[in-house]
Amino acid sequence: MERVKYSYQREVIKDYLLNTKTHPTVESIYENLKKRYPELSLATVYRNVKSLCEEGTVIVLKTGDKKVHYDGNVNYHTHFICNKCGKIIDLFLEEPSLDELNKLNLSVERQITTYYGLCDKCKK
Amino acid sequence: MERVKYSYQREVIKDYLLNTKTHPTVESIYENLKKRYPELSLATVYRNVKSLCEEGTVIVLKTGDKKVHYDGNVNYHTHFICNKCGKIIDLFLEEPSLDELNKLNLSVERQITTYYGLCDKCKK
DNA sequence: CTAAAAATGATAACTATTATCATTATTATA
DNA sequence: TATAATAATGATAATAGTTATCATTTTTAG
Repeated sequence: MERVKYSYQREVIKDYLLNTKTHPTVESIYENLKKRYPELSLATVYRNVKSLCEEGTVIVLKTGDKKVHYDGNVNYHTHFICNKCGKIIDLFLEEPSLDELNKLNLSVERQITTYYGLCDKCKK
Repeated sequence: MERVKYSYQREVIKDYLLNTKTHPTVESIYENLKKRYPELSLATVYRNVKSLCEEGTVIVLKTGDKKVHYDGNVNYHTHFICNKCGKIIDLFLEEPSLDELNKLNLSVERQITTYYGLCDKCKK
């Protein structure tokens, strides 16, 4: 038990996430893939994005809206999120200064940086 | 219409958020304040944390768990979130390097930086 | 080929949040 | 100060995103 078995659905979902530059939600992954694979279940998408996250294949993006977005690009980069329309824009600048962002016609109101990992106690 | 009226409840909620160093959720705000103000409604907490965010008095933190956390400290700082226990730790280092974080006994697995603001189109 | 175990699809259950609405509190002004 | 307009509240129903359940199917080790 506990070992991972191959699943065609997981491969399709992984492939979709790794080859899109939008930052899809579970729903949009489901809607898109359902066209090609009508037998796909929403629960399967939920299950697999979760396991893809855990294995580090994709990244979770919690944005302004209530839906969780996924990013198949795990190379370090930052995001700009529009507070009004919710659009997510990849930023590949090493250290995007507010000046640089404004040159891209993005007016930044706030920056949020969070580090994830294991705390003192949980490391033991 | 459209103008903001004083509300005792909003003041209490604001006061609570500005004077706690934990990063409370709506539920924990509600549970705590209900001890002192039993007539407080959960809906009122939801309504007011939302308006406090919009006016820039508090900050939203979307963490690993599904509950949204709020931070009454709007001075720029970053957070460390434990992937295992979910603990949120304030980081006040100007530019916390991985080395510095490790010295705090926090092993960082990932950094997520997001900029919020208005995009090109929505600025118009 | 077979048996054990993991994954799926369908859908019920759960949980966080938002909407609704009658009532109460605030505030401008008569 | 009294009154009228309207914003905020409390209670709770409704909604939406996600997770759990379970019978069935698929994968894989032997």
